[in-house]
Amino acid sequence: MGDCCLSHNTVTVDICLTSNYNEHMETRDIVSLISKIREKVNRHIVSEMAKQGMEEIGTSHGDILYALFKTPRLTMADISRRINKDKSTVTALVDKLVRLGYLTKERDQEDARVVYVALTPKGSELEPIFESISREMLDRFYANVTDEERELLFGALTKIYNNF
Amino acid sequence: MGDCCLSHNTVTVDICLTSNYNEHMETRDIVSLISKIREKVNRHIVSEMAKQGMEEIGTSHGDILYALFKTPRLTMADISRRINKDKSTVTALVDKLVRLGYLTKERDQEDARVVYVALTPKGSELEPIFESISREMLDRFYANVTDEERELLFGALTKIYNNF
DNA sequence: GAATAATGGTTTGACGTCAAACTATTTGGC
DNA sequence: GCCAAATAGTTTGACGTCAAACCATTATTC
Repeated sequence: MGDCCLSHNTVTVDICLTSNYNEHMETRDIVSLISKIREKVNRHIVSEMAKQGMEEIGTSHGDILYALFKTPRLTMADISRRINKDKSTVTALVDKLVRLGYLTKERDQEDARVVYVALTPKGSELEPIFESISREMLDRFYANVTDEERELLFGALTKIYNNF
Repeated sequence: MGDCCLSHNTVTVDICLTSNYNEHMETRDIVSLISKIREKVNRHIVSEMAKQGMEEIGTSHGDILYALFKTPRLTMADISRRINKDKSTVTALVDKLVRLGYLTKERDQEDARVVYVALTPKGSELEPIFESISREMLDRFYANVTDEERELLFGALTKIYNNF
């Protein structure tokens, strides 16, 4: 009783549709835990980015920049696939990064439909900052988590991911 | 190489700031796995709700209804706390549910600042539907996951949650 | 080779979300 | 008792997000 979502191994199974339910500061079920961890991680990253001077961008912009650190020229569709966001969303996100001077857009010469996105020098300068933020975040994330736990976590989460 | 975020136990630590990075259909790190699971679960729930006639509402509305199934009268601030959303967000969400006929709002007589939210009969009718959707979702979620994994998952995720 | 389909991006409209400013009540200190 | 601080909700403005409609260009098909 008082649980969110699932009373393990008991008769009663409480209802919790979505992933954000919170009962007196306890986090009783995995679904909502997942949701809340994601939220905390995102907030943490945004605040770290703001500290480093990236006040105006959010995690999705970060995903795009990160993708371009790894692959310096991507089409809009590429980005959409990589960051798991609708193409119209990507249009908005990339346009903002262009406006801020981090990216450039350029139409392909062979196929006039496709647009290539690339980093500007100002955009490239962000890479080390991203790296340090990422490292700090991962250190914090995995603090107190043993390698065994990490492996099991990854395995179990992969299973769950594939259940949907 | 080609990893997102973390190459376990190796020298290179790839960068992945946010939680939605996707590399050729693989899900290589826990942070992005978490984010994607959350997304899939949410989509699944919304689509199940739509199937059951709840076309117009999303998971956050579901959280509010769920909270009211458990506690039939809540203030706006209660709801905000329970579903982890800003109070202004709650105003919008509750107003929509009122507009759809699922909830009522009523000012407290003793303290004219507070507003009580409660289910209408039409709202109460949703409870069994929610219960079945929730059960189905949890069955799917935990399919192939052993009790041990579940426990370890919960423990590890709790640790991670508390790291932020 | 012209009509049709497919593809890549953008636009538009709706919505959830937050933060900040605001309103209206209550509570506390003096 | 009155003024200041606290509290409960709402409003407003900005933004990320998606889906659907749309526009351009390239591929197909006959």
